[in-house]
Amino acid sequence: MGSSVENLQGRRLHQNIVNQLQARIRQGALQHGARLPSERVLAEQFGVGRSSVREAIRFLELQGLVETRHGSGSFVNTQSLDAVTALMVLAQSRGASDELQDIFEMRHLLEPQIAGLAAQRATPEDVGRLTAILEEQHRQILEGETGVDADTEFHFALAAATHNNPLLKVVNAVEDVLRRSRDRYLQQPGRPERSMQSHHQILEMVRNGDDAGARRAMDHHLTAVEPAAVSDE
Amino acid sequence: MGSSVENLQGRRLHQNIVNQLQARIRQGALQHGARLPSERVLAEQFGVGRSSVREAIRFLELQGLVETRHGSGSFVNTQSLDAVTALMVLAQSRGASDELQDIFEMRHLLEPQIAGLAAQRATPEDVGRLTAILEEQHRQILEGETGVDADTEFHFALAAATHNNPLLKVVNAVEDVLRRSRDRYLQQPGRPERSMQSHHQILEMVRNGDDAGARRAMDHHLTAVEPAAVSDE
DNA sequence: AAAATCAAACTGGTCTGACCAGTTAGCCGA
DNA sequence: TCGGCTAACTGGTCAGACCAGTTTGATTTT
Repeated sequence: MGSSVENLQGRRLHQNIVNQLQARIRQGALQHGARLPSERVLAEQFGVGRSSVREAIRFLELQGLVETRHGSGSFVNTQSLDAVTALMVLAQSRGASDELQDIFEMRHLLEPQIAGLAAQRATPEDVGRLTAILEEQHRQILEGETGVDADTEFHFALAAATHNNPLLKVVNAVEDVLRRSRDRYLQQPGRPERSMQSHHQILEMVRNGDDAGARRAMDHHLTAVEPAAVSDE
Repeated sequence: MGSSVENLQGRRLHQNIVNQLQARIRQGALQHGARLPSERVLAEQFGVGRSSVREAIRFLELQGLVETRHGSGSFVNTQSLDAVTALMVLAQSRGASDELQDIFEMRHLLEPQIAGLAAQRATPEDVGRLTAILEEQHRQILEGETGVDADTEFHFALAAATHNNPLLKVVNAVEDVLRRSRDRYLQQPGRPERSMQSHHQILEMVRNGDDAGARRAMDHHLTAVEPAAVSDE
């Protein structure tokens, strides 16, 4: 069972342990509810100190993949919302691009609804934040950049304006996965400007509290973006 | 400078440190680019061991609020995308809204869309599976049970009929959270039967490939279930 | 005087071993 | 058979040591 951890390329030790455990979880070797070996045992298995194992477990715990109970152990949890989103991001970064289409679809289901909710609920602060993000996007585009980050942030801030935290988490994961494809999409000339214009329309609807309009505007925005971005590399 | 950390309510030590540092960042005492005091100094300031400080910093690092460089220190980063989202979530969670309610809301956004998608995509096998689940639910109700499991499974199977894996996982997490409240709801006399009837309507729409109808039926189903289930205990 | 050099004195990264604090399970006595 | 208690787990924390990069400034060299 060669699972010792070499300190390759100066990467932090615990990161390697995290990767190994994530892999075991993803592959089903550690299923939902399973208890991890104790910290002391893991340390011995990986040939590292206990502190490194602890940092790794803390990492997994923050991702929601593991739940630690003082005195009894650390247990795998693949069903919590946090875990699901973490695994989504993980699967994606492994190059499983079949799911990209699915995630786009999910976004298409979710975000128009979110825009509608946001239109009903956005506070002046929310609107202010969205406006600031659009200005930033504008600035970035003027400087010849694509404005991906501002683009991503806009969708995130819109979700935040629903004041629904679990929803925010899901959107965060979805947007995270889609950032790369979005970047590719925005490389095409004229795209960044058009994206920003759609954002403006959405924001206008939100500002007016027009939830049906916001839903429509977001739907239109996504439909315009969708097919081009899913192109394979 | 009274910033010692008491171990209140058995919370983990590092969590308190995280909170204090997050507060300093939020309030601007630690601005973008600032270097945190060294781990040894922080440990002394907070009156804890260095390992606890390290776990706290690891937490902040995962949130993207801090960037650690071996040999030189940990630096505040409030401009990365992750940091922005983390700060937003922080500001958000000051309101500490009811998570169950939020989950319900998310479900209400998501599931009608899912029903619609399922109506477009369900294979004969999917329909068969859904039918079997309804029969099982029928059987359980006849025996005087609430049929929660079959109820949950129906929603799950419907999501499966979209053939969208990430979507399925999210629904799984959501349904998992809601199972308890659903159980409570189904305790009320007459509810199990009514729930099953809505399911039948949804299935009928799916079988006919009527996506708009399926959306409507699910929306109706959820609206009927929603208020009662969120009642406090 | 300016530039290159190099050696402390920082910084985080890791290991060890100790002890505290919950949990679990099995043993033993009532 | 049923409590109750202990012993052997589990994670949580601490202290101190040492390794590994970085920074800095004094020293040497040009």
